[in-house]
Amino acid sequence: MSNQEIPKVYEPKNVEDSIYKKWEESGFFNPDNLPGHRPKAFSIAMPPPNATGVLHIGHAEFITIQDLVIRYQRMLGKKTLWLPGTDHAAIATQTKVEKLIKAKDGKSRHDLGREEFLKRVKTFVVESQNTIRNQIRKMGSSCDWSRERYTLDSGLTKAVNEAFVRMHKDGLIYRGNRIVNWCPRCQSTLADDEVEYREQKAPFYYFKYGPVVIGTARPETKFGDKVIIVHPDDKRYKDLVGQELPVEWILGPITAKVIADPVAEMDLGSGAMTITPGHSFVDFELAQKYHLPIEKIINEKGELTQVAGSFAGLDVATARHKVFELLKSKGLVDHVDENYVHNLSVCYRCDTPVEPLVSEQWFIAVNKPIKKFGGKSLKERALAVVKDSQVEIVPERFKKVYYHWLENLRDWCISRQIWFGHRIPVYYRKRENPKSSAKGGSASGGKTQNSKLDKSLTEDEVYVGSTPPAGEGWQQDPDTLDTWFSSGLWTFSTLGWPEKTKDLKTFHPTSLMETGYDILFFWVARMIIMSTYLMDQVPFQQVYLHGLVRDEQGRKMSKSLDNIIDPLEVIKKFGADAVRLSLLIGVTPGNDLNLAESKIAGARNFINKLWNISRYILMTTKKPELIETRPKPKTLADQWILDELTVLQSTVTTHLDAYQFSMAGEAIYEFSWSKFADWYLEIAKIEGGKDDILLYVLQNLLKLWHPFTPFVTERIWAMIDPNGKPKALLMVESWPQVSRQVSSRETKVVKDFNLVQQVVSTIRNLRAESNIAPGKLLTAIIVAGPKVKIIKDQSEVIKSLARLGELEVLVKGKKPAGSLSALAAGLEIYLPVSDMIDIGKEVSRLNLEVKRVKDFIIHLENKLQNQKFLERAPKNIIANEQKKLEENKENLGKIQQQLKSLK
RNA sequence: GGGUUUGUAGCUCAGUUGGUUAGAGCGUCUCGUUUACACCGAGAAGGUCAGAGGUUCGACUCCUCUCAAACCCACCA
Repeated sequence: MSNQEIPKVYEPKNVEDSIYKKWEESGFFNPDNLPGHRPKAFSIAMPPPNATGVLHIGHAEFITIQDLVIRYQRMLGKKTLWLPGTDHAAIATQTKVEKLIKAKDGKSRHDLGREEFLKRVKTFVVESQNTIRNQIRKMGSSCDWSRERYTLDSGLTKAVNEAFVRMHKDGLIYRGNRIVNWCPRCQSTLADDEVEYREQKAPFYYFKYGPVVIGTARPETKFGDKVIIVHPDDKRYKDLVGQELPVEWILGPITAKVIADPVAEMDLGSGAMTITPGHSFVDFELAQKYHLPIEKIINEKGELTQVAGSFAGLDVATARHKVFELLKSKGLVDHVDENYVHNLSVCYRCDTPVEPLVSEQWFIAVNKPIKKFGGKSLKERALAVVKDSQVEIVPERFKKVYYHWLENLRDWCISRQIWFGHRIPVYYRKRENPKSSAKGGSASGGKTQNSKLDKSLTEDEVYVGSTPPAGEGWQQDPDTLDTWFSSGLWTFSTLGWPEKTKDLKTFHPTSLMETGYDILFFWVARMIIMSTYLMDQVPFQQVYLHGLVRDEQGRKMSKSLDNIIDPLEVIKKFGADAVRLSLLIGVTPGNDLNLAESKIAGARNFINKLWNISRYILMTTKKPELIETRPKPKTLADQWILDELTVLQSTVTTHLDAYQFSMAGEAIYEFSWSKFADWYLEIAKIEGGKDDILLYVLQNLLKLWHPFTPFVTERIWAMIDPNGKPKALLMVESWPQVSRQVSSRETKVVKDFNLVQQVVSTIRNLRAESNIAPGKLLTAIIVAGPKVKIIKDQSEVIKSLARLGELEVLVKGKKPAGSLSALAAGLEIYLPVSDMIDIGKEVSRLNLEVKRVKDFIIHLENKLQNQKFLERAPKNIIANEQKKLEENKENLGKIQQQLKSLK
């Protein structure tokens, strides 16, 4: 390989696409094609990005981490599968397409009709999937495209239907009237995560309600309040508990029952409260506990119902005012707090205030005892698998968050009144002959028979099944499923479930789930629920949660702040490897990462450094060939670099196994730049004849770097002559194995070499401090005591690196007059340059040194005079401190001598 | 209201079972002989590890409290 063929600067954009093509064409992304015998499998299901458009830097983050892990495991010899895909993201996508159509044609989805609308959505999704695939490739992802899935493809739809039918049959999915988040504008239920909170100030009203005063921000819901709750320990109301009291209320006199329950806080307001079971989650549960009637005061359109008497038909805001006025005229207003601040829940799509209301929807029963779980519920099972570490969570602190969320989980509402998504596999028809139907279908209890969901459907007959039932007149439920229902199946539906496939057997449970902590509940927890029930397996053995990518100042990236880092743009500018590296170094699990372009530029600089290290080696070695066995070292530097490499391999492997990517990366970075490039390469120029070691170290470095920066390492690898072996991709090379522990001989080598480094650095420092021209060759005298042999052996290296013309190494010192002096690891170093010395400056420099050493000696002496320290500290610590003390005392003496010789 | 996290050099962050004279990258300053690399090299400056107590022979590391910042959950009683 000649000089001309290797450019001085690595240009990622010229080579990345073609390297990716090579990888893809090799077929090695697919575990079935991997070379060698691979008994162990390792799999990751890629969190499917929403098929709504482009990927952001957060996606780049997870792609980088997952690809790193997959490449590492592949090199370790595992059968590795990283399965990519996209999510249909029901509500998010539907909203986006609705907006697009509105902007383009001015039409609503109802103008287009269900069929035409879904056609438009499909077109949009196909387009954005292509964009996403391209972006994932640009990052260098070694995922198996042949197994790519989409949450709405036919296979997954089959899985979704199967899951629904099975859970329904087992009584875990039911249709019922329960309280849900309802968006009156979208006309749909909303998942908890689709509800956002906005702080707002609103009047808070206090009303006289019989003997108590109650507070509310929502007078318009109070028509149905017929129960007073007080705390059981509240002495004020002790006598009232259990009584039925006459109360004058909005529409006239009513009777209110008094119940004691600890939910009522004595200190809050009057300590008594009334409840509105139809429009509050908490009240709904209380009503269930005490079997209280649940009245619907507000309907799906956000208007008051017949229950409100003359107020019926009014919208919420108007009614609030009118109810207040009425109560005021009745003299029932106690007072109004105008400065009440609370969080209003609004729809994340349209900002409309969300109305909690009771509606007939499909639910998953999370609290129902399940036979095969020994009477445990879905929720309890999901808690248990984390508690007994069948699923490990990294970092561990998120376990607590997970427990807390699950413990408070309510039945999961899975039906949505939108068009885009998996249609609920339930069919209804009016019963013609009551006696002859119902076979074949699994009618689901009394409640379903009384549905009021859609008046146009007469649901005497209900059929639940993956395919439409035979016969005339069946109509499918118009609703679709919550998008998390299908994503909950992701780890196994993508592997072919419900079929019993080979992939399922090989790759499930998956090895690792790597995702952001922000979707721990919505996704991770739901996958665990679904998998433990349907598969009788955990979905994954480990969960690694990464943080959010923020801007340099820790702010979220957003259009309005104009601080968005677009992955494609920075890849174009700095290369994919640099982007990857900047997303890995200095990042710890579960913590947010502040990213600035300067950090990516820094990573780019390193990659160029690695390129040039390789360039130099490939240019200067006679035959840049593959060196597979550890070459024999000839000099101290050779021993040192090989030993350091051994240490590095073991360190990196340990860190990667513990998911400490940053520490692993930093270790290789430090080795590459500060050891290999800064010292060994320079020494190789002096000593010469090191082709085999240079190549050997380089090749191992490329392997260690490959999971981090796959493109540049693969590129360099391609320039190495395979030495008779068939040309292989670095991607499937085996990971450098550490076969043995680092020996004490190796430790000694490292120490000796460090001594040489210190001598060189000290001389360089003396030169710089005294402004001695770098080109000027100096003479140096080193008083080395017992180290005289090492220094003598290394004198050529020292002379060259420290720019010395002559070097005299002595056992015992003569102190030449008029010389610069310093200590390096206890060795005395003298530069006789009397003509250039500024004596005053030297004296003050050495005086500073004396003070520093003296202070340290005092510190050590105090420590060693402390009886308790001597009694209780471990022996090796004490010995170490003692040694330090001796060394420093010795050094002090030497510096004082040097000072004396100056004067 | 409940909970979690963070607070270490000008900036962004490492520091995994308590024992270093506390580290890196970027930035800053000084100087560039040596053709792998100026996306570079050599050298330097810069920190009472938020604050106060406590445990310990010993605390950046463990405990308590205070202050500051971020986030999550609950909350329209």
